Amino acid sequence: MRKAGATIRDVAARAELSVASVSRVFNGHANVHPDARERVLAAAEALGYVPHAGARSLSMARTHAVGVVIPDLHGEFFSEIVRGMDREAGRRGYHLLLSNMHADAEQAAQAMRSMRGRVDGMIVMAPGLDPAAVEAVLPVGIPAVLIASPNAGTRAAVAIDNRAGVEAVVAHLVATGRRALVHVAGPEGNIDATERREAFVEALAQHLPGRPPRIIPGSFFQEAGEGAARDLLASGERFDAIVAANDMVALGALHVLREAGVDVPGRVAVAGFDDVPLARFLSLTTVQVGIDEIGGRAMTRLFDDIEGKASDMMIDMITPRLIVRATTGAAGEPHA
Amino acid sequence: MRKAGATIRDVAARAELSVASVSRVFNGHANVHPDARERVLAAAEALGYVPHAGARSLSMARTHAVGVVIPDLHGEFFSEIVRGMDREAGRRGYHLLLSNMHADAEQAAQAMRSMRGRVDGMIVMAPGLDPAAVEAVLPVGIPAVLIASPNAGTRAAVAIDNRAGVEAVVAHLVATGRRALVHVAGPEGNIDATERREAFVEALAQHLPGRPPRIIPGSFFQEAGEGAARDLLASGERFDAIVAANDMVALGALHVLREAGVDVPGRVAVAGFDDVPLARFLSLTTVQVGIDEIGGRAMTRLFDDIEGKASDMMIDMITPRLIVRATTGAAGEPHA
DNA sequence: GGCGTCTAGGTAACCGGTTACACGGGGCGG
DNA sequence: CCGCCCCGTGTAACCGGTTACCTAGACGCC
Repeated sequence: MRKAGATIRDVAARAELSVASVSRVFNGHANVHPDARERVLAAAEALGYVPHAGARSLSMARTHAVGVVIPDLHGEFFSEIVRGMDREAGRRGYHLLLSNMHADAEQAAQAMRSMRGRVDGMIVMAPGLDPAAVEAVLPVGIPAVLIASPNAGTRAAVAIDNRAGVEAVVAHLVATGRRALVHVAGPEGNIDATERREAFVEALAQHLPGRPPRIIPGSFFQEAGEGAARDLLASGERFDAIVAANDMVALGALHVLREAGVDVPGRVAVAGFDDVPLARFLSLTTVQVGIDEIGGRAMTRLFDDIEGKASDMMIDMITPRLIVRATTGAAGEPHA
Repeated sequence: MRKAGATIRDVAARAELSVASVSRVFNGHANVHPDARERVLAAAEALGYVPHAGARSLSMARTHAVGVVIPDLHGEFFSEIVRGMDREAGRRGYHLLLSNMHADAEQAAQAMRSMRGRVDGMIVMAPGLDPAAVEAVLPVGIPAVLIASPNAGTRAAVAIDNRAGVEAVVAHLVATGRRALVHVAGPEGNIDATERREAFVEALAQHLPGRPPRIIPGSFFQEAGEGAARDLLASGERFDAIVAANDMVALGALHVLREAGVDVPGRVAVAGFDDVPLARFLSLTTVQVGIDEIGGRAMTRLFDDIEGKASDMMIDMITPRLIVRATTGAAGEPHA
């Protein structure tokens, strides 16, 4: 019963060769006699030798891992973005070192620091933190790509063109006869939420000049949509379309409206943002951003950095696409 | 502009102390004079020193990371299980090293091997591989916990009590008047799918003796449910309940039934398995297994192993709970 | 035969930390 | 005054690999 892994020296001893030869065999180097290679392989097999990745990393200054720091996202967004990263990373033989950044910034900083020496690069999604804070905490000299983070332009980043997305939604709603649009906003201080809110105001000014924008503060969770819809119904306010900060919010609103017997899309249209898989399933009109693509693109960009192919592109802006589904069909009478 | 991280020796030099003292400061050891501590901290600050986790791991034989190997799961299941693990790991200051095990077993083996020296333990979810294969590929002497994997009983594991879950569903359906139950099975060779299928047969024999079980082969994806429902409708076969292999399949079936104008639950009841967040949203009757709990429990169990608290419990069986929602209400006439 | 070249393989330094052990000096009891 | 102990600190070995550099022998050529 062997305790724990055999080392390269054990293998060398058994094969009656030096560690250098063993190392060469395992790294597929040229100058090794076939007989020697044979002996090494046999010895390794007998000992159940598996190279120690940690030691290898240390001496090669290459870990073949990338750190991923993301906030505690709700279900589908999380899995999609991680899937996108993993697909791209796997393609190049890299692992993902995951660290959810729950709660406070101090803990996040800790997590990020502790990645030095463990990863070759990092992908950071910190929609709440300001760029200086992130910059300060990133270990020196480590390539990093930001996702959906406020950005001073000094770091490579992947971002969603929120403006274009919201503009498309509003244009679509107005074109299909809606006039009283309500925006349920995302969390305060979140960059995407902020951009979407601002874009809503601008789009409204452009498409329905003179109408004051109606905005209800919320979050990125279902509950925000439910609450907003309930409040709207209770207030008796007149509205015929809800532009939600994201899909979960839209679905929450949709749920409440339907329960209350409001005809969607007849009386009220509902649109989301993100196009989580669930949205298609529930026929929600939304803005497709290709969540997995965000992850994939960030990873690709990071590899360019890691491999020194300095790319001139600092911000990779993802252009979203409006997907019209059943929740924004033809309008009937607006909801009283 | 510093190139890359300063080392402990740089800090030692600047503080005019030895590396040992610096190390002691950073590890909070006792015997360091306050003045010395001060100097070390100042030097580290000035140099932007961050300890190199990789090097530390090597010398301490402790990585503070656990490897997670899971198949390419569909959305919510993936994120929930990872969330559960991450929560528990984060609590103890561990990171997750993720490796999706796509496609072939050889690649999976490669991924698992390459984790030696990178992690202190592993959580492996391989519902398709047989126990011997997994055992063979696990690096020697590394603690590991299996999830939803066939298991010779030689490894710690977390498993779902599929039998109890299916039994509860069938009992509930029969009690509410259903008589012609159809099971849409999961993927061939998957342990959970197999157990659920077998349990369906047993439960049927017990609750409705004499009725031959009706089983449609499928997968764990929505499409399987859609296909099965379509076939059932097309065949004109008489059925009044669908017991799906999991929630996604149930939702697929539900979708097709509703589109076809079949009253659910009036004519046909639909039940799933897993209770993904989405299920609650769509009022699907299902069996709640607490997906995140599976991840959390596996992690907890792994830590026991890592810390040498040998637990006698080899298999941690998760008892599921039937959640009755709208898709299995009172029965009307069965679907013709 | 002498010498340059090429090949296979060995030696030891190095990656960046941790830590066992050694050491010097101050305080204290006898 | 001496021996002992404790405290703060330094030295160097070690974790498990990689690899620059060196060596020994085989071979070919003049």
